Amino acid sequence: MERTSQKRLSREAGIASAGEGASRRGRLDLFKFVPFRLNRLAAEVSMALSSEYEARYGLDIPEWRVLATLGFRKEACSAQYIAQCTRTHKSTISRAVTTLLERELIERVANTDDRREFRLRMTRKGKALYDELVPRLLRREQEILACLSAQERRMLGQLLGKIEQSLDLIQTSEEADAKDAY
Amino acid sequence: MERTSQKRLSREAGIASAGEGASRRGRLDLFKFVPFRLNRLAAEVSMALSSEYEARYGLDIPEWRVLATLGFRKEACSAQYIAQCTRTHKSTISRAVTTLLERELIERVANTDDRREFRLRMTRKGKALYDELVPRLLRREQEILACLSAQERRMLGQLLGKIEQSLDLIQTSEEADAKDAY
DNA sequence: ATAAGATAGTTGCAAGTGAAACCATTTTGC
DNA sequence: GCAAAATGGTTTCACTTGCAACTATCTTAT
Repeated sequence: MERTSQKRLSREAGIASAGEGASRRGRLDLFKFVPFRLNRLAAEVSMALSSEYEARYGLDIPEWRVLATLGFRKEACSAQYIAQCTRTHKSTISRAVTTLLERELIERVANTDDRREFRLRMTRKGKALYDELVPRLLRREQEILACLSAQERRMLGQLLGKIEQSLDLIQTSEEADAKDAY
Repeated sequence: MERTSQKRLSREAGIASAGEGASRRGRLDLFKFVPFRLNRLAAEVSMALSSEYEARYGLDIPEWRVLATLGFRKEACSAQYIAQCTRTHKSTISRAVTTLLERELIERVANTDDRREFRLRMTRKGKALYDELVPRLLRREQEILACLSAQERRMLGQLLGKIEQSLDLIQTSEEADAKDAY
């Protein structure tokens, strides 16, 4: 680890005293630029979590997302559904599903109504892994957010929610219903 | 576009009423799980921005990061510095630098003090591109954050800052100095 | 009833990325 | 002063991923 330039680095980095915007006289301060900060933060947080599901359980992110979706919903659901819901490309989900099937963590049930589609659900083995993994991940999340007060955590959630909503990342049931109705 | 499952999807998604945590009776709600939300949000925001630097200027993210770093700092700096500062792998930076050199958007100056290292700086052409690009990106950022009040934007920045700091993503000058001193 | 279009899911291909090996140079330790 | 370790930067390799093409099935329109 070399310190010299690391030191220089942080000279203007400091703690991004956000709110005042990322620009000053036509220059752009990456450290105050929200898209960059989100990217970096997401990458770092992912890294911090991957030691749980990756190193310990041999799952990668797409595989974890499949399990997370199946674990949260009670009924079996389709690959397509998982892809939309996690906003992950369907080919990525397809590969994750293949791996999980091979490891017998999930299983497929043919859908007689529509033979293109398969319903997926966790096997007993998969559920066991899920039950073991979830508390660990939640603990990690709490560790990461430990620097925030309960109030601040709530605030963060709300702010993220607003941005998600404005980016249409999450559809409220009303919106979905509306679109469905017409 | 299939609506049926999309509709189901949002039933429990709703707007993550954060703060109450992502868990309920041993299940984990991805939509309330901060690591997942950050990932998804970062991906989406990146996508929204890429139309600017990618489609319009043929830059990818690493290349943009190099320019952003060079543009913000007044003096020429090394590839290593850029890598640390943007937390991007050095091989990725190396490739981005190669491309930018070919496009003559940046140039290298040999460092006589240490002949392993090269100082990088923008060419006139690079600076011109930068000056054109930055306002566009800032505008996009504002569009994305338009759903937040000034107060909320400030808050978001502070919250991100706290998490960054706790993850050691940003070193304050004091920390850097301290580590340097010993 | 049938052809045209949509949809679920899989797979081949190309591009991007991180890890590790590598080269050249500089620093460290004895 | 010299061998060993460290550092800046490049390159190779393996892997992941997104896109697009493809198959099979279902829906729609005429």
